[in-house]
Amino acid sequence: MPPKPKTELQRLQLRNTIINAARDLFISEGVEAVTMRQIASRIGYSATSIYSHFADKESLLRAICDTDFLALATKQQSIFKIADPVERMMALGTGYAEFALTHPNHYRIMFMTPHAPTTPEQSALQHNNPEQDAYFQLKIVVDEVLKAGKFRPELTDAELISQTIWAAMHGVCALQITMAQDTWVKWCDISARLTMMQKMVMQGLLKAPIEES
Amino acid sequence: MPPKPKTELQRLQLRNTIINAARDLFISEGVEAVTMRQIASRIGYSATSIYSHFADKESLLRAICDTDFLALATKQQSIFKIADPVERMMALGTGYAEFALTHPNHYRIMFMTPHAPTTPEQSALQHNNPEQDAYFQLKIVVDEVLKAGKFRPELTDAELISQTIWAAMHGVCALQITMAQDTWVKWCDISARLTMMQKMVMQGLLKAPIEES
DNA sequence: ATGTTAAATTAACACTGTTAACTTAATTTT
DNA sequence: AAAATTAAGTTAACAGTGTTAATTTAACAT
Repeated sequence: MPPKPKTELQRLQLRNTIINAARDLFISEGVEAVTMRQIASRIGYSATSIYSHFADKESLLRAICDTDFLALATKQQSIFKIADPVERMMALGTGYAEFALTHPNHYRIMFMTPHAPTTPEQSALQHNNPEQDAYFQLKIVVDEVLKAGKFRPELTDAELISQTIWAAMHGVCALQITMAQDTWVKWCDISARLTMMQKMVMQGLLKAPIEES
Repeated sequence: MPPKPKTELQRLQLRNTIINAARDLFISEGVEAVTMRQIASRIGYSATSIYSHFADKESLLRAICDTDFLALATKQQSIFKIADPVERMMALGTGYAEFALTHPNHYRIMFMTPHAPTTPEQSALQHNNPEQDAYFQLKIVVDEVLKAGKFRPELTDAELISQTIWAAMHGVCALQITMAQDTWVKWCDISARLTMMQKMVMQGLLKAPIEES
């Protein structure tokens, strides 16, 4: 098909079309199973044309991650309305797990696949901006709970607490995504495992026991 | 090179040579980066000869997993000497993390990569044999602690408890393996994260608070 | 009209897992 | 002892991958 010089906006639109097509395929088929030619044919272009927008498959993948980290942060942002810090902290965990389990292939790309360390200019996302950084959101809430004196007295490091909470939720989600179909283990219901983990985290971190939800 | 009819033993030896060469490469380079031709050339055979011992790359991978699940179970077996059930439970967690972090590529293959569900005959390992099944080992200990009445009263399901403990340790290890090099998060020391998680788990599950180790 | 240039395409490369066809040498059968 | 069979291993070949180079096409500027 014949080309026409394009405005910056049109370029960006095409870039986005590529990202969306690629994400659709990645999500439903898994990254490794999707080829550049498939992505291209879905949007009616040839494979090589992708390379004028992305250096390689990995770059494309990273661009997708970027938009999805933002999606997660945005979703979590809505939880910030909750007044009570402890409840908000729990809701963040629930929201995170929801995101992970409704977009498992997404989640795999974002949190279960090693990438080369992202240099700052590769990502348009801003660290420590609560609208774009879901980890920072968690840290804010943890800090709040910490200052409210609700954690056990020996717990003082907000970073360490945040990373432990994250790891706890990640553990349940990651195991579910990777191993749910494995018959070796007689898996309990995933929602039971999630609430169990959340209760354990709360019991483990907070001074006073938490009541039933 | 010219062939000679071989005894069953010789066949098994070659099979093992392949497994070991493949594992070495998988561990140091990561599964995707290793080609059948590389594996073959390392042991002085042509790539296609592997296919008379394994149906495909995935089968080879699965065979490696099998021997490594056994390795983990065997390592953990030594921990069973510890008399106190609670201490033994914690030691299982520590041992598990040790295994994960000293063999990260191993661990990725075993617990972080989705495989097609393993049919019984694909694996020579026996479920519910504590010498071969590390998950069962955990469940045994959890059951013991449960019967000793040391868990909080509302916790009654050994399976659910075991899966939660597993998820907790897996979360720390998996996040470390996937994201340690990521500069987005200012990661705390991995050993600090591990002991923090263990303390949280114990505080969260046990009736009485646990003293400092 | 005529270059110039960006967008897109086709051709081609090096490499992948895997299959098919072929060689070689030891064993079995005649 | 000679011929047939067979297993172990090889090389050749295939379909497909990500990616690069060479080439076309059409819109614009002069």
